[in-house]
Amino acid sequence: MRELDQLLTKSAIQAIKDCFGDNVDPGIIQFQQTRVEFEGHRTLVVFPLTRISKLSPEATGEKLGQWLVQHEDLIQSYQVVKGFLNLSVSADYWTNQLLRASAMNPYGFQEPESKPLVMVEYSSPNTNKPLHLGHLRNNFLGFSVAQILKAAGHQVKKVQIINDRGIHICKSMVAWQRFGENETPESSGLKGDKLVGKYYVAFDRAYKEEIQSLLANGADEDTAKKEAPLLIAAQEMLHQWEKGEPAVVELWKQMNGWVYDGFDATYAEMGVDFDHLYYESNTYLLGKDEIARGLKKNVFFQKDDGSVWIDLSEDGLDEKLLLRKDGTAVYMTQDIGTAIKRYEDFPGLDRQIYTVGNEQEYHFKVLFKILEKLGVPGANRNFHLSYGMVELPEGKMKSREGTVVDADDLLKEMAETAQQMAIDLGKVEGLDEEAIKTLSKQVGYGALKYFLLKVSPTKSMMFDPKASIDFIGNTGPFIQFNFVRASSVIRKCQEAGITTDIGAIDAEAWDELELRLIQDLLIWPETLELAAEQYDPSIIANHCYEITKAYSRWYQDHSILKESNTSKQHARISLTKLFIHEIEIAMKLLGVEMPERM
RNA sequence: GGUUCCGUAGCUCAACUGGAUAGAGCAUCUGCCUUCUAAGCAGACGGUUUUGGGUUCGAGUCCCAACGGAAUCACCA
Repeated sequence: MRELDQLLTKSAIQAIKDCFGDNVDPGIIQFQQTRVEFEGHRTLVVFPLTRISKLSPEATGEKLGQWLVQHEDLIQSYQVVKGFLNLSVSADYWTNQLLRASAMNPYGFQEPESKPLVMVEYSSPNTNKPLHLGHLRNNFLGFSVAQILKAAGHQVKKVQIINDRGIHICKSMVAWQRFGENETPESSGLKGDKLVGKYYVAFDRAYKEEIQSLLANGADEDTAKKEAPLLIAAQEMLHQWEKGEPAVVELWKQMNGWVYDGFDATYAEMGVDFDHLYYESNTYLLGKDEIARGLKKNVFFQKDDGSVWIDLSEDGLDEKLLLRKDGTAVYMTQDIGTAIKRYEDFPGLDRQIYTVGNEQEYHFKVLFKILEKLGVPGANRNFHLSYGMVELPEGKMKSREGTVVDADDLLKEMAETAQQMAIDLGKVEGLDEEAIKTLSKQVGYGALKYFLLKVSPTKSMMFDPKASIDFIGNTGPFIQFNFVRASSVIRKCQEAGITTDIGAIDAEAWDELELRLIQDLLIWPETLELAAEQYDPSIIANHCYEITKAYSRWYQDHSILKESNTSKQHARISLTKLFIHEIEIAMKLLGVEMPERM
């Protein structure tokens, strides 16, 4: 489509020169898709040209239209509506483009690894509790963006940093020691992450009881919170861990091991994976050297008490602490160290994309600014893939109030709903149990992924657990259904001995609706490019819905098997095949699989 | 209070980055299965794009102000 617009722009410039005698800047030529209610395919916006033509918009369009039809073979006819010149492009052109697109596999993808290496970080969970709905949005987003960047020609590394150390995991450890009675995933039948999460909750409950009794004994709230024996025990455990106390490290390894088994199972269900893992226990000491170096270069400064800071007030940000007065690291210190380490780990790394909630926008602004000031090349290309919170009708998810939507539970529920629906609709006849399970997951998970990815990442979104996710309308299953239906037609053609390898198409065979549909399909390469540039899977989701809706409408009254005119039949087969191909590769970028039947 | 993001149909979201009469889905009504899969299609209903100014041929989109919501402004991670 861009190619077409470039051709048309060239012609338009020539037309303006011939008609009005002026050379114009290509920037003023503006093409867009003609709205469906009007005749034509591409529309030239003529308002900006009236200054040159010194005519009314209508007269300007009229003149240019005449010139273009006369001099440009591509253009068959034109219509002027107000300040818009609608051009009808020849069916030959669309036919050729369709054939060209069909010959590419996958259509619209750039040469693999033709663009620089980028790193996409996502998930990055704490190891003290199971994954929840927020993680689902995070993982699907990050994974999808990684896929999109790959398709756009980038070399991509998918990573996560596992927050495996700190007071939070120590809380679970303390509680397990106190109340666990050596319970294991095996003995309890609980998934490892669920088991550890259970003790995190147990800690919190016991901790609160301790506070209550301290308060009852006359302590004030602050001291009660700080001096509850359980909290002291957890802090002590963290110290011992940092000293490398073998028993503590052993317990820590064991409990984290359980959590990893649990996470791995969830990731496998979600269909996401990673190329490389970072552990906070390995990276939390990083960054101090960088602080020292920055101090020498006067990027940072030291206060009288010995703490190290950076002053970003000139950049519209505040002063930010980088090293405590006792010389220990803060979160930012680690992140600086880890970011720099990654450039070392992956030579040629062009940029890092961090999939992290929008509550950390300020943090990443500061981080990128610091990296820039430290002289890290390309630091300003790094990107915080910031996404909005998933909100429940009653507000935010709060673990204390038990409103957290568990990832495993939701996935399971989606598959079950999909299965029930398939049974109700009579779609499972002749399928064995294994096939029903596969189908239910494809459809149920597809619905969930599409639901979470179709809204722009930056927006916070609403999720109502009671009103379950739809399977009809603008949904993943709607798209899957049309894929399946179209695939089935092609299969039946083959069974009937109708050739589905279309080498040539008669341009006369198309009707206007079909030329529209071809156009919609041909925007794909630019859609993909845009999604990659903006790190935004929702652009792809919306495209999938648009073409599917258009195809579904067309499908309704354009039969293929019963079409007696062979050139029409061939044309429709080629159109259907491109649709199938495009929808499959596009949805795959969202992590959504296509079922064989449904 | 400062900064950032957001406010579009009863609900959930779009709008090709300034273009034509602001579009979909859900919900509510009406039609369409003897016809390649009805998880579908066609139609109806639903809007002063929070409000008020401004910029221009043209504003949901850009600027200013107000109102409302969210995040952040930690020697937490």
